[in-house]
Parts: sequence; C-alpha cells; structure tokens
Amino acid sequence: MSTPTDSPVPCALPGPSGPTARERLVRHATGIFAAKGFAAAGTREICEAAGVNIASIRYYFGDKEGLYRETLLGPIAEAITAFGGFDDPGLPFEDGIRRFFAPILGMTSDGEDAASETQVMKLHLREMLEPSGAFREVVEQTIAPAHRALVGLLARHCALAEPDDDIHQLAFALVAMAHDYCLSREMMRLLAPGVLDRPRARERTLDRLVGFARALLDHERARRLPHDPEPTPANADR
Amino acid sequence: MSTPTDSPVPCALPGPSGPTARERLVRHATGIFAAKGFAAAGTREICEAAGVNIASIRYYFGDKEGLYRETLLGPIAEAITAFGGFDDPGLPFEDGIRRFFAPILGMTSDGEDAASETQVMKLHLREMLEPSGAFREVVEQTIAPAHRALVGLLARHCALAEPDDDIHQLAFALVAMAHDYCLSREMMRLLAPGVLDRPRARERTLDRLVGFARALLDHERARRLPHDPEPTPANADR
DNA sequence: AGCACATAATCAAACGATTTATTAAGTCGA
DNA sequence: TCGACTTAATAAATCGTTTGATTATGTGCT
Repeated sequence: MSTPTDSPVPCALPGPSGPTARERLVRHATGIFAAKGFAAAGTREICEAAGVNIASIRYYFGDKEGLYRETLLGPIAEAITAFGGFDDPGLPFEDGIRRFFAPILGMTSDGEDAASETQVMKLHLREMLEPSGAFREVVEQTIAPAHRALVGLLARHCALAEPDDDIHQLAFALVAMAHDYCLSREMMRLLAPGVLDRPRARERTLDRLVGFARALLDHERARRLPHDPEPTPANADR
Repeated sequence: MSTPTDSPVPCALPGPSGPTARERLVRHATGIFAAKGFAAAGTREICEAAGVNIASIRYYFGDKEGLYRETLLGPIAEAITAFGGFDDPGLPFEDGIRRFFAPILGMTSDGEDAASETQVMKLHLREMLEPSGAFREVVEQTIAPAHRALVGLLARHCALAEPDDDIHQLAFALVAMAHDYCLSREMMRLLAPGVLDRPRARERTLDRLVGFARALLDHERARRLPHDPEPTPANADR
C-alpha cells in the first residue's frame, strides 16, 4: 500500500471556503492538546471540534503523534521571528527586555491571536514538565538560542565578557516570571482577579516585568562590585 | 508460598511492618502521576511499580480518581506546617521570605524526601495548567492562605495597610521564580547544567532567590515613593 | 486448647467500554 | 476522470473496573 505521508502536500491550493481541513485540524488540536494534554485528548474530540472526519489525522499526519508534533513544531518559526533582535547591542536594557517579554505574554498580535499564543505557551509548559522527543528538538533549535541571546544581553549589561552560572540563573528567573502569566492564570483569577481583569492588564504586566527585570539586573550588578558587604556568603568556592 | 515478610518489591523494608500496601501505592502513584499526568498514567503501571494487585486501587481508594485525590490532598497537611510562621511580624524580611522559599525548593528535609516533594510540586504545577475539582479545594484550603500571608508580609514591608493588585503581582513573581526550579529543571540541565550541579546548588539557589526577593521588594518600595528619581519609566502612573 | 466464624488483604482472571489505527467505498468539484 | 476529502465500519489494543476465590489474622465460644 502507498504510505499516506508521501503524497504531495495538499495545503497548496487555497480553498474559497476559509481555512483548509488541515489548518483547522492543527488549530483545534493545539487548543485541545494545550487544555488536556496529549494522552487525555482524543482524536474523535479533536476531529469533531475541527469539523473534519477521523480519518483525516491519518491522512494528513500519519497518526496522532504526528499531529501533535505539528502543533508543537509548527509555531516555532513564528516564535523565532517574534523575538526579533531583542538583544541588539544598541538597545537600552529596558527596550531589549521588553521586546523579549512581549511575545511570551502573547502581545505580539492583538485579540484572537493572543489566545493562540497562550495555547502554544501552555503546550511548551507541559513539555517542560514532561519533555517528549519532539520537544528536545524545539529546545535545541529555538529555546537554546533565545536563552543564549538573553544571557548575552544580561552579561553585557553587567559588564561581563562571558556569562557565568549566576547570569544563567538570573535569566531563568526572568523567564519564569513571564511564564507564570500562562502557568498560574487560573490561580491568579482565584487569588487576585484584579491583576488580570483591570483595564490594560497586559500592558501593565509588561511594564511591571520590565521594572522587575531592571531591579534584578541592578541587584546583580551591585552584587558584583568589589566592595561587597552583602548578606550573601563571601566564600564563593567551588 | 509468599509470606508477608518477604515483600515482592525491593522498596519495602524487611521486617513485619514496612510500608503498607496502601502507602506504597500512594508513593508510587505520586511519582507516576507527576511524571506522566493523570490520563497517561495507567492503573496497571502504578500497581506494578508499587508491587500491589490491580484490585488494590478499588479496595483502598474506590477508583483511580480517588487514588489521585489522595496523592494531591495527602501532602497538604505537611505543606501547611512546612511554611511555619514565615510571616511572623517580628522576623526580618530576608528570614521570612527564606522560610517561605525553602519548602518550595524541597529543602525542608534532605535527600530522599526532597525528590518526593519535587514530585508533589510537579503535580501542583500540572494542576495549575489544568485544574481539577480536587485541586480547587487545595487552592482554597492551602494555597490561598499562604498567598494571603505572603501578600501580607510584602504589604507590611511596603508600609501598606492593605495589599493592592501590585502587591499581588509581586507575590506571583516571587513564587514563580521558586516554581521554576521544579518546572524547567530538565531545560536548565540542557541550557546551563552548572546551576543545578555545582556544589551546594540548592543552598545557593535559596540565597539567590532571597536576594532577588529583596531587590524586588526594594524596587516596589521605591516605586511607591512620591518623588521618583528611579530608572523606572516616568509614565508609571495609571 | 480446639473449633467455627469474621474480617482484612491480596490475588488471578476477565468484563465492558473506549481508544487509536486502518481499510474500503463513496462524494464532489475541477 | 482525477485527486481531495468524507463516510462508515472494523481491527486490535488498552483502559479502568469488577468479580470470586484465597490467604492471613483475629475473635469468641466451649
């Protein structure tokens, strides 16, 4: 029998009736995978939501895992460009870190697409807890370069030639604060609804994270000054 | 043939009263639920790991969800006491926030139990992405009081009578940094292994987070001063 | 002590339901 | 007619759950 994947890609022709079956499938699969996880998401459920039949998954992606890989690896191209030059050496720190945070918070585009980016972020957060083989590729191809660019930015503003472990740790703390707005969204709504519901909440949050980043960077720079009567232990052995 | 002394699994201590079947079940279920999620974890897999019969789940917990609830709600009693008085008004800020961070990082007890606490934390992180009914109880009974105590601590050190949304946001950022050491552990190992592997990594991380918290608190206090010669953008009103 | 009975715990086997993967035939527009 | 796509049905595996039997332990009665 002919293998289902070696057929020419059918997404070439734009149908007059909106997104193709394949596109709808990927779109709804992203939302359902993000909401319920890979195992709990059923192929019937996905196909029904997308308005396609069950056999379409095999037809377009071979199997369920192929569809999942597509939802995971598909948006990385957009993600790469979304960060667009945040580590430009000519940029002030606040502007650079703002460009870095904005896509993570889903602020590159407005309204509808923001929900889509939130779903992709949830997928990534799930994969952080339980990495799959496909995600390792994403890390190496996308996240690792972004992380290197971020630590480079931080090291530069700390007047360091090379980033060390403390810079890495600072970088993790910064992205953690941004991740949290996807991770604990439901809990925020229970504990402090105003943070999410007040007017211009996203803009405020972005401003806030930029301020936090500035404060942590200043803290890091002060920590590295030669005179250091700080509460941090001075025995930096190894 | 099989006497009750020679248990079928190596994890059971020799002697008449090792961990009971119920305890082993909960213990291994916690690890598997944390690693794979509720839906992907199979009852057969759990029982095989615990060295008990499949029917034990029904016998002890009714069904799979009852076992899951036990793994989720069981450790909350310990968690409540683990934070033990971190918001004592007589405590300096650094000491209070240190007592708050330590249990999250799994530093209340050493070695073996730390892995157990990490698993419980992973379960909670999964529930943050995809809250179940059982988790809502945990939030209301455990997390909400802890969050209120944290915002109270922060508001006090900001000389505020009542916490506002900005204080809540600061609190979320602080716990996010701590959560991240459970969430993106695998990714840290790929991107910057030294952060996790260097000697006394956990102690250093705790010190680091305390320093970050101090820096962010100072930033927040400075932001609230009427005169504001800070590097934070001048349009910080709103 | 000896016997009968009750309870708790565990076991192997199987049940019914649901899942994904797969196939064959059909529809419809260009 | 050809290719894109749908429909319906089946196969095969796996899932959570349930059952009935079995062992170990305890308990009360004579």
